[in-house]
Amino acid sequence: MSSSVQPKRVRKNPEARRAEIVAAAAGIALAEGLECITMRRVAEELDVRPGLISHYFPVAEELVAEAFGTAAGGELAELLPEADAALPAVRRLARFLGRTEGRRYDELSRLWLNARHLSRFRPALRERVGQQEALWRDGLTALLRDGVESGEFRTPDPHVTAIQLLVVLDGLGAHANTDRTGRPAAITGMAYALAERELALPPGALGAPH
Amino acid sequence: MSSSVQPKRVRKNPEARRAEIVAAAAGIALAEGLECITMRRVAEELDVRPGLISHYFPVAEELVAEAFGTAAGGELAELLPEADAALPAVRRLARFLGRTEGRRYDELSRLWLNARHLSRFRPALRERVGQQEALWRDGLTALLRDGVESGEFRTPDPHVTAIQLLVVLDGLGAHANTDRTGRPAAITGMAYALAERELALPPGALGAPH
DNA sequence: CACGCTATTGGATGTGCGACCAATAGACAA
DNA sequence: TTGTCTATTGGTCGCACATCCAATAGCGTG
Repeated sequence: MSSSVQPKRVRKNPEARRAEIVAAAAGIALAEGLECITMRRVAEELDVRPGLISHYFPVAEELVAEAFGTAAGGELAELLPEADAALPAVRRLARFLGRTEGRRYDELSRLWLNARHLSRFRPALRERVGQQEALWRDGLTALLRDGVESGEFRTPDPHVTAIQLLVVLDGLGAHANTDRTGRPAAITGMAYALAERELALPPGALGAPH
Repeated sequence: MSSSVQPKRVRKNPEARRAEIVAAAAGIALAEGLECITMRRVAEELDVRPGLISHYFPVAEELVAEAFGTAAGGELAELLPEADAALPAVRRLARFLGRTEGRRYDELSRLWLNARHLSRFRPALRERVGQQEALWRDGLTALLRDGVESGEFRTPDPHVTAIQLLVVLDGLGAHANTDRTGRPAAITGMAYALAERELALPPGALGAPH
C-alpha cells in the first residue's frame, strides 16, 4: 500500500505547541468558520493526532475562544498598526476605513458575524468577543482622541463617535455572506460619511468612498 | 411502568401537517436558534416521531430555510402592519423604530444574526435571507415613499434611505448576544437620528429615542 | 360496515463529534 | 550511554445527528 504517511512523531515544547495549535485554529476560523475548529480538523492541519489537541485544550470551547481572540486581535493590529502612531490622525483613519472595504475585509466581517452569533451558545467565546470589542473600540477611540487633540478633528465625544463608526461597520459587514452587487455608493460609503460628519471634516477628506 | 405517553397516532392532511411543522420550526428558530431545528427537536415539539418530519422535509436544510422565512416574514408583518396603511407615514415609521428597540426585538436581532451567519454554509438559507432582505427593504422603502409623496418627508432616494436605516439596525442588532449595558443614548438612538436627518424631519419628530 | 390509500411509526445505518486513557517514544540530563 | 520525564499516540466510548425504509394504523370512500 501507500506509505505516503510517516508516523514519525515530532516532540515540541508545550508553549510552542500550544501557540502552534492556536495559530492553526485561528487560520481555520478566518478561512472556514469557528464551527470548523474541531479537534480532528486542527490536528489534521498540524499533521498530528486529535488526542494531542485535546491534551492542550481539554475543552474544545476554550480553543475556539482563544482562536477567535488571536484572529481578531491580529487583524486589529493590521488595521491600526502601532507603527502608524506618528502619522496624522486623518491619514490613519483614512487607512483604517480604506481597509474595511473591499473583499479583503470580508473574511474578517464573516469572522465577527460568526463569533457574534456563536457566542449565543458559548460563554467562553462571548467573553472573548466582549474583550475584542473593547480593544477595537478603545483603539479607534484613541485614534479619534489624537485627532481631536491635534486639532484635525472636532467631536464632543470621541468614544461615542468610535462606537457609532463600529456599529455602521458591523451593519455593513453583516451582509458579508449575502449578495451585495449593485449596492449604491451611498451605502458602501456610509462609514466615510459618518466619520466626516461626526468629526467635522470636509466631504472627501478621508479619501474617495469609491 | 409509566404510561404517561400515548402512542396514539393522529393523522392530519399533508398541508396542515406541513404548515404545523414549519410553524414549530419557526418558533424554535426564534427562541433557540436555527441550529436547534433538528428532525428530533421539531418532532418532539409536535409530539410526533422524527421520521415524520423527514418525510415532509427529506433534506433538513429545506426546513431550516422555510422556518426562517416564516419567522422573519411574520415579524415583518408585525413591524409594518398592513392595517396601518392609512396612518401618516411619520407615525408608521415612529412605530417601526419603536419596535426595533428594547428586549422584545432582541429575539429577532438574534434570528437575523443567526441566519446571516448560517447562510455562509447553507445555500437554501442564503436564498431565503436574500428574499427576506428584499421584503424588508421594499416594505420600508414603500413607507418612506408614502411619506415623501404626502409631503411628510423629504429625501432624494427613499430606497437608499431605507437601506441605510436597515444597515444601522443590523449594526445595532449585531450585539444582541453581547452585554450592552451602559450604552450611551447617542448609540441606541442612531436609527432615529439617521431617519430624522435623512428625511429632513425636526429632531424628536419620531418620538424620544429613549 | 369493510376496504384501500397513505400518513405515521419504529428501527436501522452511517457519520462526525468531544472526551477520555493507557501505552509509546522522543529529548534531555545524569 | 542509560534512564527518566512527558509529549504524543492510537484507540475507545457515548452521543446527536440526517437519512432511509418496511411495517402499521387512521381515515375517508364506497
